[in-house]
Amino acid sequence: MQEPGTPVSYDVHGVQEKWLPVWDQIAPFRSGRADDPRPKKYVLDMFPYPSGDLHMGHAEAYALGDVIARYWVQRGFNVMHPIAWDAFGLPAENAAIKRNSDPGEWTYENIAVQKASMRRYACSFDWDRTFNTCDPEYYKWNQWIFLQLFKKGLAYRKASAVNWCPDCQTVLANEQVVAGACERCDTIVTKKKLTQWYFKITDYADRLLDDMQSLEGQWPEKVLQMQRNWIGKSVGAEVTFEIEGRDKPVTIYTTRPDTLYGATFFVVAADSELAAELAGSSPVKAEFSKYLEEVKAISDIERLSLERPKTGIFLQRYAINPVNGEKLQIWASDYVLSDYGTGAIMAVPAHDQRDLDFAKTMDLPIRTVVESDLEDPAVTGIATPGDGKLINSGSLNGLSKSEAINKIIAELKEQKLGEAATNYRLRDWLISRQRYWGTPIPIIHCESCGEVAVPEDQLPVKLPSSAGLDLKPKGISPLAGATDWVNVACPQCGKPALRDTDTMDTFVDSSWYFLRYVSPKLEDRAFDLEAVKTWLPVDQYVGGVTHAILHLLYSRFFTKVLHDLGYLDFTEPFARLLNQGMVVMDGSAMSKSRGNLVRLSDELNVHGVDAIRLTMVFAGPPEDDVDWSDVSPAGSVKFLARAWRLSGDVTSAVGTDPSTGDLELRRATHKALHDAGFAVESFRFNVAVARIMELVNAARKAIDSGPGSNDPAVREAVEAIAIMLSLIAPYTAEEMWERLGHKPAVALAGWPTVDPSLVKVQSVTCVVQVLGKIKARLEVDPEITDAELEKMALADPAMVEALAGANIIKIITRAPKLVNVVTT
RNA sequence: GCCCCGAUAGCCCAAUGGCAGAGGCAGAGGACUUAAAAUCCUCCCAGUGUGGGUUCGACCCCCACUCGGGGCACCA
Repeated sequence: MQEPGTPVSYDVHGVQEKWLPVWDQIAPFRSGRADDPRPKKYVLDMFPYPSGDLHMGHAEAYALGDVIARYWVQRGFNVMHPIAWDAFGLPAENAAIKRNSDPGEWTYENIAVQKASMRRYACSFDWDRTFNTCDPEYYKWNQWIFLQLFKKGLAYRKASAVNWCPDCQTVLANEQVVAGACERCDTIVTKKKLTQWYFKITDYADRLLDDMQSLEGQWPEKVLQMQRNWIGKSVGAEVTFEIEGRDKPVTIYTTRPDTLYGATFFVVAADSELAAELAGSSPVKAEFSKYLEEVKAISDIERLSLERPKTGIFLQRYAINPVNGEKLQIWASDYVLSDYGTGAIMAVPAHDQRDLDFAKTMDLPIRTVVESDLEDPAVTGIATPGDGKLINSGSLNGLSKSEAINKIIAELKEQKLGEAATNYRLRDWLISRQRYWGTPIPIIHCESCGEVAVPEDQLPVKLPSSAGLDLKPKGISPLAGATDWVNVACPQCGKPALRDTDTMDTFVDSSWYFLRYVSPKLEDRAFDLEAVKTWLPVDQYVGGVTHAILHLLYSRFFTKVLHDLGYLDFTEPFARLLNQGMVVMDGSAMSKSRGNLVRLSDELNVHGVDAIRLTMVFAGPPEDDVDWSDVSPAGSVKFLARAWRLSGDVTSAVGTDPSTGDLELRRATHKALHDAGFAVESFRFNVAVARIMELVNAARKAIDSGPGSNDPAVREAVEAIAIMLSLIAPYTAEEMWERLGHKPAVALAGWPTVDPSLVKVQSVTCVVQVLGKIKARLEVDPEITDAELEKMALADPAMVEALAGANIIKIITRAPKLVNVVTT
């Protein structure tokens, strides 16, 4: 039982119940009223996939995003901080198959659960701007964008060997294959020859690469690096080789045209058409077919193994080296990839390790054409890849690598035998999926007209009801079973035609959702052009590094395409990016199977929302992983209660002028406001928390053993604490604000103006050293000059003693912090 | 194999090239209490992964290495 008169203890759950309905009323984070005079800022969290309730990862990401959004609101900005749901995708479909129900049912249930959790988690989202990508009102615009790309020739269909997940029974983009396995289910990915839709992202490879310069310093270097890697630009030359007994020559790609004289054989990708053709008229045709079968049977996993010995087959055909007329054996091998460059290479074993391995295995000649200090590759088995003087290379002899490259390219060009060329690792984006729960591709296949775009006024092409459809994966889209839906009249000739039955990769949905927020309910356009001009590009994007390549690259691509189509006046969607780390447990990622799963709902029930948010923010730098076994949510509760108690101790009246208050505490308050603000702006949220903690300690001390609870400076300090805490612990902050005599919402109280004269340091401790060893400390004015300081230091008794009889060579003075005397 | 990031107290983490410690966790002691919890106060603990270098001065810059994490990888 509480004794009457004893202070009530801080009730973490009570404050949540108390303030939620009040905030619903005030809606402090509604953005974008036309008459809002505040400057604008767009703070964006990556939207969630509604796979269930929110988990610890969401809790971290949204806590960090919220600090940023709430900070800018306090700083007087009109912040748009929206949320929506990335609601198409396989988990819903798999759940529907299991439960024999509709994927939408499962999806919307989860969205409702997540939405309620976000509200309770006190995310400062603008709830007027939500949408779900699985709503026809949204995916209509996926289809519209698809059609714009189609018209521009940026969406096209081609047949090729694609990544196929036997478990998901659908194709995958290159980006969704991780180490030869399906990103989602870890099944080994196989190859399958299919006709599929692609977006021509390769047309934008150079711009995707070059425009990253403008993101330098604004995005994590790691992400930029990963994108550069993924695009994989390489500069070299294409060289044409005549083939004996073939009319047309063959072009190869090389980054080292300078080593052309070192080519001793020629290799074509085993699975290329060229290989089949060359083998077709050679005596080894049967042998080649057998080899090709073997190659196809090898999974990507095996291909990735570095130890695997080189294999191949001599096709009994010859290529002619254009620079010296040498006959080069043509081999077929799987170490040359059919879909990179031209699928054929000149092999220079002395200076390329892979070629050397092959030459050693097949006993082919090796000729050194670049001089080096290293031992002969033919002997050591180690290729010499570096720079050096060219030898055995005709007109190139004596030149350096770069000189030789320039010269040979010029010579080849003159003789129309080759030219400079660029290649990319990036492939076009395969967007077809053979599954139900996605955006239907708005194309009609007509026997006479071919691929016909669904007229824009007929959008959206709505998904047919899943009732009666077999959603089980079987390699063709479930939509093919919706007979009534599939059979339509051709929009061009009116003859019977068929709808495309594939759905789009869900990464299409997320490649432009940040544009939809500006006008989420707009019916006749994907986004309002004026509103886009107002809000975009996104000022601050927050999300996990897991999307460093896929989502961010695709979004950048879409932005550039929409820019080129005249809809956007910018070319990069996200001005600044913050990647938060993961929440792990005992050093490893949480998972049910590992038995180290921490449930967010449990943590919230025990410690309350504020303490969990604080724990996430305080754990360390945001980009580092949070190990839940290293942090102390209980400690966070203690701190919040400590801060809360301060609000009950303030005895001065609301509106008390702080200027007559205790100077020391006032300085601490203004320093904290200054430093915490700076820390937030530089994403050092953990440091910002530390500054708040310091001020809490200082206020406690002032009340207990300083000027006392009635000092105006105490009120000023505690109000500042409430406002700073409102970024991180909104319930506690609101409760403090009320106890201090204010009306809600503290979120809109505004960041107090920092008084520069209070932040200015009054005196500085100057360290006085001899040979780097501290001999004395001086309290000096921060404005002191070097000369004054030096004089003061040398006059100090300790220095006089230390320097007695010493030979002074030099005095280094860095006012106001240091004097260092160098002696012999 | 190539590229990127990191290493500071028992633990998580701070420190414009200038006194290694802001904050927290854990621990110890004390005050309050009949007692405990809660609260408040005080204290303990490293010389910055290793080896060099630059500098009057290095956690910070440079080189080499060790360990840990991540990305790319038969891309010619």
